[in-house]
Amino acid sequence: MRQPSVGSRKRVRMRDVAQRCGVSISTVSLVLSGDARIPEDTTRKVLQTVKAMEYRPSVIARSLARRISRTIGVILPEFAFNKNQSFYYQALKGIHSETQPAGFKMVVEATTKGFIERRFYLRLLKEQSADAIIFLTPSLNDLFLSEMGKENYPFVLVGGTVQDADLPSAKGDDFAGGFMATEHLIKQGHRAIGHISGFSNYYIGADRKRGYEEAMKKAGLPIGPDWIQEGDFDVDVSAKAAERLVQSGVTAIFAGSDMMAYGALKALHDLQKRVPEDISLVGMDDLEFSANSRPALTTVRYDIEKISALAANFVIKQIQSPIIPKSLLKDVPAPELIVRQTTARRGQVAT
Amino acid sequence: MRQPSVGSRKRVRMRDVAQRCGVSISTVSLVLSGDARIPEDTTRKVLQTVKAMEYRPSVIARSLARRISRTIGVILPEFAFNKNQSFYYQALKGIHSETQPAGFKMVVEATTKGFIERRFYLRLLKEQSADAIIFLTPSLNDLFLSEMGKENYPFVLVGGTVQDADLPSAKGDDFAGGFMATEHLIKQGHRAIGHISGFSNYYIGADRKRGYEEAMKKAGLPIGPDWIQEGDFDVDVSAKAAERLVQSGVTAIFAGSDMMAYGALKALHDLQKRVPEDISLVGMDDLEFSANSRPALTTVRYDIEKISALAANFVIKQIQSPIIPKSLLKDVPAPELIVRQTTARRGQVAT
DNA sequence: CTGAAAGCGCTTACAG
DNA sequence: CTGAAAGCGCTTACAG
Repeated sequence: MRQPSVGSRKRVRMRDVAQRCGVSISTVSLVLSGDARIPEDTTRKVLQTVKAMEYRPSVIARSLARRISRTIGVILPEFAFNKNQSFYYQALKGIHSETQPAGFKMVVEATTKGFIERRFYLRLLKEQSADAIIFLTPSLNDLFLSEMGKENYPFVLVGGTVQDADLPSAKGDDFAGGFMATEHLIKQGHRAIGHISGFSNYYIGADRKRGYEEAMKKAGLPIGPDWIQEGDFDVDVSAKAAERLVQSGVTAIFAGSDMMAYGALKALHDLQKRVPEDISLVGMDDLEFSANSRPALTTVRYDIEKISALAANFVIKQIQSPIIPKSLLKDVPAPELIVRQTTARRGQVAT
Repeated sequence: MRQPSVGSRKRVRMRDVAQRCGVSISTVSLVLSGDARIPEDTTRKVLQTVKAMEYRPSVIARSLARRISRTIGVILPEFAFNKNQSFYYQALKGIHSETQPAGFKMVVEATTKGFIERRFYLRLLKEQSADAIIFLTPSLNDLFLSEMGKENYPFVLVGGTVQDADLPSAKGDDFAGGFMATEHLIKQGHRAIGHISGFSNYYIGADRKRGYEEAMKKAGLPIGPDWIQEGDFDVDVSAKAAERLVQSGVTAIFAGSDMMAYGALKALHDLQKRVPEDISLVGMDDLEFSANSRPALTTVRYDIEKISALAANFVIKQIQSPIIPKSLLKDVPAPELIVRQTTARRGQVAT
């Protein structure tokens, strides 16, 4: 008999426990999947042996036979490891809160140029290493995603969608959020309000900006030529954007994300502008840190964590039954204004 | 012939392309794994058919046959989704930067009580859904990890290790870092220096504290009875800790992590203490945000991203050849003091 | 209630 | 250079 060398792994297989138990391999399999047909004493006997032999079923073999991997693929946009880190980590947290209890593994990938062109996201599905895919904040240009609508794989978009495509998507109301944030500033008496915008080819960037524009329009306020500055969801780019906004004479700024607001805060500080005394600032997302920074950031809560959890839940249900209605995705938290320390009535605070 | 219903998935198998090509399935398999024995024209023909039929090999079937899954499991400590988020996201970034190019999937799990007791981390390995495991910042009490030393699975600990066990582990020099941070404060003329400590059952918490104590001792400085306060790696807990430190008359604080330093910054601000004029503060980790916050945080760079990447690289090599020397893990970045805006010479700045 | 057998879709010696 | 065959470790109708 071959002795396994010290420390080498010899795998106990289902066949081994069947033999030891004196039952067939099918019986063991049925017991393990909790089939009601097997009487209790057989069940107990098998279970005992499983324990005694420390048998671990191979999920790989099971996946092959069952044709499911019990894994969910999460695709981050390519900048997710560099920009808006908290936002995406929060999203992972939300997804994990659903996948873990449901017994799904979560594999996380980030898009890269090659990744997209070569349809790597699709490979996860087609090569069967994932049962479903969650696509975080796709770009409006990610037209290839429309293909997904035709293939009937379980998938969902989070925090965005693709132009002219009716794909399952869980997202907050960015337009309303942007509107709310701007309106708050207007109510505080500000008239010259600037905006630091995120990528306009991302729903989250474009619609928050639309919200800003609409609020200004509704209040009969003109938007100065330099009042909208690209922030690229980036702290440093946003800092520069804020500098330009200050030069253009704005008294308040709506940054399209908390991260960009942090950038503005930094620039404002370095320019010796006091917040909110000299300039009011509101962000959007309500990242965890925004309540803890000083001054604490006035912002609009987006709750990417809950939204992501919702999406994960949807996709898990979809795996179990393919005809889950998209309406499940409608139950998304509404944006909510959180007033903290970076906004004040215009001119109310002494200079 | 059965027509697939609209939108249903009919899988193209290797057998199908073999048939279409008029070769055997083994030939296709060999071509796909780049075997040199197959002549070029056969190779070309097969590859063309693969493309034409949009054949996608099943990674599941391949995993079963090859007995590897090309997946790496990443285990986060249970609080990782709530505390020190940037730290762990940074770690994921580092790991992903190695796994993605090497063609490994990254599955991320978080420990929970049940997870540990039921050896879920081991299941990833034993059930073959992961080829290796990366354990992020284990607790010194995670004694079960010592078992891992006996089983010869590829694995590595990051940012910590287990008591009395010689396990492969990649970590920065926390002791030196804590020492450095404290020494910097001492050189600035501070004598009453407090410490906000992380969990003492985590290497990162315990050793940074030791570094602080040693620096004080070396300088002949006594440590007041209330000068060490638990911060639990938590922003709010650290804020309270900072309050107590202020009461105890300290003029400088070394926080055992940037996150805890942010908590202190918040409390100091709310107590109307100016940083660094009234109190100097240094953190440790150098999270991305620390350069961008205002005042920008003086800290010690730990570079969890690079350390994690190193660990991932180690484990990937280990999968390929089991006898990779642990010494590879020694090439870890040394801690580095980054002086920014939260520290100043004691009494130098006017009150 | 339980077993024998086919099948999931690959890989890999082994012949030839 | 290439094919037939066994094997990876399960699941699941189908008989009995």
